[in-house]
Amino acid sequence: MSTCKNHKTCVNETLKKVETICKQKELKLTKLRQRVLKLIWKSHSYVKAYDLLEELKQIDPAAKPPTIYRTLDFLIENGFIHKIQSLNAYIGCAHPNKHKECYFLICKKCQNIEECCSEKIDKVVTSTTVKNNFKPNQVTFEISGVCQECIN
Amino acid sequence: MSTCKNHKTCVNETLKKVETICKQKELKLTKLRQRVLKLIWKSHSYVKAYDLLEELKQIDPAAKPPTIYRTLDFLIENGFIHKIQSLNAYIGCAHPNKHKECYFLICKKCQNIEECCSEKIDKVVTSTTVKNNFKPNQVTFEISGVCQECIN
DNA sequence: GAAACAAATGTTATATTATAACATAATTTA
DNA sequence: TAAATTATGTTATAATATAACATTTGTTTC
Repeated sequence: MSTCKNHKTCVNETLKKVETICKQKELKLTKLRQRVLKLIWKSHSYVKAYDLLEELKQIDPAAKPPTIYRTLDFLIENGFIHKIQSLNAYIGCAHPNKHKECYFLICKKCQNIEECCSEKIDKVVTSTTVKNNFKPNQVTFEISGVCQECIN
Repeated sequence: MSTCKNHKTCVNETLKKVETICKQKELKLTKLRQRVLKLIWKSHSYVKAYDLLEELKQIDPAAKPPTIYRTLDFLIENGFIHKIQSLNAYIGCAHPNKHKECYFLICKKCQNIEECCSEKIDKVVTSTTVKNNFKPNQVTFEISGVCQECIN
């Protein structure tokens, strides 16, 4: 299930946002990076790196694993996509502007992933890390199960 | 850094607990499974599957990847160990009795992992899944960073 | 106890995910 | 323009994990 009304618009808006951010931060959104980002945004569900590679090969037959992984690295580092650790998969970031702790609701049936942010989670992370004197750097928070639409 | 005072005692107690649970639940804690569990408990930091395999080979030279992965599956399914998704690694469960949502504080410097449980996290998970009409099945919550001891 | 079945382990092969290392091209900076 | 940096190309291989089928061990039933 897509979580948007018009996916074309949805993708375009996201790509524009990313472009803007790249200009602001002087990041190079090269042709390759744009292509890969578009491929990732094809759906609201996740993509596997090698599936992405196959798709990229349609446009760029010389593409090889490092092509994909390097591009994924760039996109992750700059908050344009996320890696879903429990699936070894990648997904576009729903709000590439404001970045806080996010978590993911992963439906095992329809493969859709809902990216959520909540202050509560921020607070839990903060309070537990403070309590443990722990300096957090990266938070992985993934809940897999069955979504509303697939529940019956 | 170990999180116990006397690691030998710590391991033995854990293994006893696991034994007890297996008896209660009529699970077969075979020689192989015991061995692997012991190897995992060698330290409070995490182990990689293939490192574990190498160690197991010292005792059981015929061991092969499926040997390890099947045993890991058994141990995970029954809550005796956890998989750390963001590291593709495995770690003994600190409290193989009571099972709620846990999270992990992973120190990138000393490799130690602190397993924590908190009602707050339970509540956050519950409230967000309820809000989203999502039926959760498995929660991955991992915070990587720098621990108290390594902070300076 | 033997036959039938189930569970665990053994074994071979291979799939999947990811990176190292070095070469070349494109872009930026001095 | 030369030098340096960044991005991409390319080859090879490392690291992680599973499928599929054979054998052994344990359990249940007769």
